[in-house]
Amino acid sequence: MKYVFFGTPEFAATILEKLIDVGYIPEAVVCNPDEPIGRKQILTPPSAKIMAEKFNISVFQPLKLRDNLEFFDWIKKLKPDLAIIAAYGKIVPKEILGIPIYGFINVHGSLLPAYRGASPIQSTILNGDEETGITLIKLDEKMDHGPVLGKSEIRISKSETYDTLSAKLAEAGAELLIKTIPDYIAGKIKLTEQSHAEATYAGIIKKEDGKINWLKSAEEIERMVRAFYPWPTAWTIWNEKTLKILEAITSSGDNKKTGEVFLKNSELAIKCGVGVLVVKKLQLEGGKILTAKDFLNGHKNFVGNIFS
RNA sequence: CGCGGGGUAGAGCAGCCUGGUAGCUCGCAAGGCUCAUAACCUUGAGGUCGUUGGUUCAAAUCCAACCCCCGCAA
Repeated sequence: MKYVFFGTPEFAATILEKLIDVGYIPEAVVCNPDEPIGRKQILTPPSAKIMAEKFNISVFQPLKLRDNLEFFDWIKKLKPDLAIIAAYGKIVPKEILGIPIYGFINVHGSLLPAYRGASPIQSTILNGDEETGITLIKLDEKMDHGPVLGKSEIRISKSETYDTLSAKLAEAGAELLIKTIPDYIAGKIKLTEQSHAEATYAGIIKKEDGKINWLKSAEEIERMVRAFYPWPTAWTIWNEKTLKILEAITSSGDNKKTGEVFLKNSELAIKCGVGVLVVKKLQLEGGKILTAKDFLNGHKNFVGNIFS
């Protein structure tokens, strides 16, 4: 079976690696172009490209797919039987969707039709769900809308961050693909239409989404901390500097003002709209990641501050 | 040349502007208190102040270059 793999970040790279491991070697990998990363603006290849090159698989990095004749001709000439797409980062135009005989199989990080869109993993943590999963769908022209080939469920632990959940979902996605592809090709899989009326959407995450509103409950804020780790992180402003909260737990309420910083059993605590957030790790703009204890050693005036 | 913060005892920070051989909190060690303690009290060990050079009678502090860490932006 001849297939092409579409995917860009770590999530895609993990799936790609697993597929290769069991002998599903793609004809080519298509991912987003290299991007300038970090302070030095060094042009850095995406994870999927690095993985592909490790196995000497050719890589294509088109700037766009729509109206890209060169790319269109290339894939048409290649005549793949199938395409697998995971966190690619671009919409695949209708003309291209029809090229592989078996279409495009998309690995999506939620139990569709919940959380269609760009941030299913963050959204499920934010909402405090106890369970999420992977859904394989056959791509159609609408976003995350196609019929379902299979699902795999995963429990969300209380300390799950975007990072850890993303890794688990990638693993689960790869396993599900490996199990499903042969049956699908053999025509043994019945495609199931999604119940579109129940669809929910998760938009792209912006830096600003991580800004903490201290009127919210400690539970909500604690979920933000996990959902937005490591980016954009849950953050607030202190002394005109960004203060990232990287790890925290919730605690019961105290008779304090909303947003007030205090010591609870000598731990760094912040009163929220409802309940208390006990901060474990944080990072001030320009500084390193510190434990709450270290941070307090050097910032005595932090206790007593009131966040808005 | 994208913008900015920082490198001072094991850790986190102050001191730098207005030069005169370093201080705070924690940790560590010893002793004490206590039925006991991660609590409290006392004492102590531990620092070429990122590197190199310059100015000066004198540099953590002023000047120059370089190295390293970090935030933003992408």
